[in-house]
Amino acid sequence: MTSTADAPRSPGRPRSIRADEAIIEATLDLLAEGSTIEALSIEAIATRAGVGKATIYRRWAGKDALLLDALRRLKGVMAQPAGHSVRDDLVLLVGAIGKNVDPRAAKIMPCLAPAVNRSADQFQLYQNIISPRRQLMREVLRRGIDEGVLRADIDVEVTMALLTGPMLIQRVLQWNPDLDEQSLPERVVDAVLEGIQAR
Amino acid sequence: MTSTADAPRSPGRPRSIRADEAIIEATLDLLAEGSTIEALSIEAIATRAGVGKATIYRRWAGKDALLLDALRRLKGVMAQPAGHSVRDDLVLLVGAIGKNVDPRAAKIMPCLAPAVNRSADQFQLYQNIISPRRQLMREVLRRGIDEGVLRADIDVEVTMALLTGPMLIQRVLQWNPDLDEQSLPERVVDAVLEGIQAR
DNA sequence: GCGTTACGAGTCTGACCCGTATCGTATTTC
DNA sequence: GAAATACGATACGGGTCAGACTCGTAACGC
Repeated sequence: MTSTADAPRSPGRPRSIRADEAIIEATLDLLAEGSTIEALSIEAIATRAGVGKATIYRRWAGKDALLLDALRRLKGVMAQPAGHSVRDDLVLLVGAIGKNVDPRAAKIMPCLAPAVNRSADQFQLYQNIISPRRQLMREVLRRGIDEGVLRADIDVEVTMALLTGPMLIQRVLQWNPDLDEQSLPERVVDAVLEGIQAR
Repeated sequence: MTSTADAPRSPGRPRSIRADEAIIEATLDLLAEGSTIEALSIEAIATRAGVGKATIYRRWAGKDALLLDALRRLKGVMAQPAGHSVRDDLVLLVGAIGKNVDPRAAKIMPCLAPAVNRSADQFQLYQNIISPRRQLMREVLRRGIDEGVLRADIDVEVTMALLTGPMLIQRVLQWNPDLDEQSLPERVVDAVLEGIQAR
């Protein structure tokens, strides 16, 4: 994206902020409507945004750069654990997985799975989005250990995968159609807490 | 795919089996090399297979039909749990998730994530592949309950998601680069068995 | 008002692809 | 050997798209 901050000098007409927004919005809309990443064309975006193709090329080098910016815009706010009960905080965090303020996110997320393995940029973007959320969960788990609610010998990283995995495969991959997504966060957290072994 | 069995009548030259194989192989190769499903073109497949386009169109109605057949060919054999220890069987099954006899499968799997949410056919194909594997795990869990190794009040479906999810997000989405994939099956199974709660 | 830059809209060239058709040739049955 | 069907190769019309370009117009600083 072009720099916006350090440009006190502007001899001619400034770039339209509305065009910026319209282009990004059009991109996300088209993706959410079912277009695949690579079926997405600059021409379609321009038409949808009510913008000339040149206006897009003036701002981004190509489709990849535009997509990177558009997806960055999508990530939204993170859930904030209350900090009272470890169990409740975990339920909150697990429930927030794959959920987003922007409803388009749910449709777009699965499209990223192939991109993540193909482009280092996309992989980095993906990690940038999820790693602070992982950190949040990590802190809750550490707090649980400190408070003595969780065992001290657990592997925190594996536990995060344990909590995150079921939710993610259900939301993104529709892994098991018979599984009720609504109550899943609670049930996952409780199962992980208690274990399934007889004792 | 055209029928091959009930064709005792064949007035002319029979279809080449080598062409069949070459086309399927070329399709899987191209996918494994990083082509996305929709970037895949019949022309590219034909060239790669050393085959005329007409030869492909003579066998399949279009790209979708060909892909369906190609992916069917990919799924490979299921792991067979030994039936001695519930824990060991679970480790085996969890370790088999996303692992395939065909090394190309690992590269191709992530490409299916978007397709699953877009086409009912692809979703069905995907479910057809994984639901027998889910069944296998379900049986091991039920056996564990019967044998008294596992608690009787666990939710079997949630437990399957618990075991499968971490492995799947790691193998398919590279969820956490710091997580060691090699030892993950064991660690996931043990964590799920024991739970993380202090007691 | 003048130079500068952005704007939406459109054009143009060169790719690439689909799906069909047509080559000359090869392989089968009768 | 004749009819039938397959083969690889290639050509075709029709389509989409990338990017660079051109319009006439609009918004800014001086």
